Amino acid sequence: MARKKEGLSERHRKIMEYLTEFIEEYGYSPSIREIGDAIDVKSTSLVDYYLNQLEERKYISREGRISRSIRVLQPIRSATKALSKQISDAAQAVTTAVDSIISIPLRGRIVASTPIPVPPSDFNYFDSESGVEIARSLLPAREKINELFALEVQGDSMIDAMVNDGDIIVMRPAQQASNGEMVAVWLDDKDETTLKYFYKENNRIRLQPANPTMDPIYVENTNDLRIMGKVVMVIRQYKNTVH
Amino acid sequence: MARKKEGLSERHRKIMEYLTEFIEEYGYSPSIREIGDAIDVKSTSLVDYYLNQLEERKYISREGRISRSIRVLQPIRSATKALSKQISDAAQAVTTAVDSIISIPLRGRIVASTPIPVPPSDFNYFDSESGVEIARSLLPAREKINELFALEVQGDSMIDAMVNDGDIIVMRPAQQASNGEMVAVWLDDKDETTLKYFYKENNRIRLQPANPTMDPIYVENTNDLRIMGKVVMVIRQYKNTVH
DNA sequence: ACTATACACGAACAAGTGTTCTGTGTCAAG
DNA sequence: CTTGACACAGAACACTTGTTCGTGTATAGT
Repeated sequence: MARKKEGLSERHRKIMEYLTEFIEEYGYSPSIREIGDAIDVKSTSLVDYYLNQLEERKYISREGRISRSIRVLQPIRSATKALSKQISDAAQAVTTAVDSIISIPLRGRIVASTPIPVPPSDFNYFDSESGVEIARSLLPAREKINELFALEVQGDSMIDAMVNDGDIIVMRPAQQASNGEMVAVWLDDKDETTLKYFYKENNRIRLQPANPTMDPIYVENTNDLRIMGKVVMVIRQYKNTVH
Repeated sequence: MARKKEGLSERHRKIMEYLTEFIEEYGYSPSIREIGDAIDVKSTSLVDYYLNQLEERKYISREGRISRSIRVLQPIRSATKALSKQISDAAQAVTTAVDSIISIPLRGRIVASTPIPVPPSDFNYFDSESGVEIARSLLPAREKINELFALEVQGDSMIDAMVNDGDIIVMRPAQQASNGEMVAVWLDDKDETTLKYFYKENNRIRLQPANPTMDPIYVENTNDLRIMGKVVMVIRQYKNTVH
């Protein structure tokens, strides 16, 4: 039947979606390798291949040899996405009149003895809880702000992470981490949540406390550990200054 | 042309203009060299120099090491150009932003071994340094925001206050404190700055570390201790989230 | 006169990034 | 079965782009 012409494949669609979201969020387009990562394609050449097709079909345009020069010409509409996007847009518009401030939903408390209430990957949870307002300039500029959520720390069990009772931690959901990142992990054998710096070593994982005077934990079996998210920020407020 | 302070120079203005026009036109931001050509600057380093100034003053934001990642935050109004839409947008942004977000000047670093650079009560020190932007909703409602200043913690010497290297602490100058407040004090006999909870007891002052596992310090003679300010907030950022 | 600071150039460097080439496997048409 | 279009990986390459460093100049303040 030799058709290929008309329909965009799933890949094409995912690229377009990623493109629009990325540009919306950061104001500039992703690199080829970033696109590859996002749509799970290993080689830059293949991304280029798809990009050329999209360009040929006038979905995007790009400038030869210029970095991050992709423009979206025809916004693609996946019915579901469009809706959720509008909702989150609206939410964002309401809570943050300006782009310079964002409101991060406060999802609950984080306690050592129970798993943290990670939002379902279906985010868009936007709702009744209170939010923590943070200037965007305080966050890494690339941060995907609509994934972020905040938790209030309960109890003193995380002092080895330099985190105190009442502190607020801002995190981003994640299942994996890179070396050196501060993550919230659930340890199966200890039955607890903890905050540690993450380091993958040869056949084990080292969890290093932020407090330099304390010793690391080693986890030999990857299955004994579940990464719940990466810590983006910690905020401690001293309210009592009003007297 | 010897000028430095607040006002943007002609160069700054030209850069902002070029930036907004370019982005408007192409949908992505120009490279440093392109900016240099446009404003007649021969060296990339000088463009970088101006760009850093603009970033510090929150006119733009950009991503380290990422090509063409400049975003315009505050549209500049060149009397001639001013696009009417941008004006009203900007006007609105300014008015709403101004009271929901405040910029706290970053005065320097706080090190255990030296007194903190408390601003002279002559506040009007106003900037040239960079600021830490914080949503007003995170501060106690009665806080006198124009007295606040921020310091970046240097070194691990304050881990007993649950404060780490690189943390940012927001404080308000003060010479006295009430019980239970977190203060920055200079200890004459030890020759160091430290952060502790303040408690006045019968004939002495108890300085209690935030870390509940550590022991307090007692100061018998009030003159051996100088309160530099009250801690309002501590912020810890984890930058390394490069996905 | 001396110093500190802001402004400026240019070159070298390193990282980011797009392009190209070679090779592999799949699948449907001939 | 063979062929050829297609989807894909990987690596090498080359160009683009941001960063850093050494140097120089002018001006203001001491």
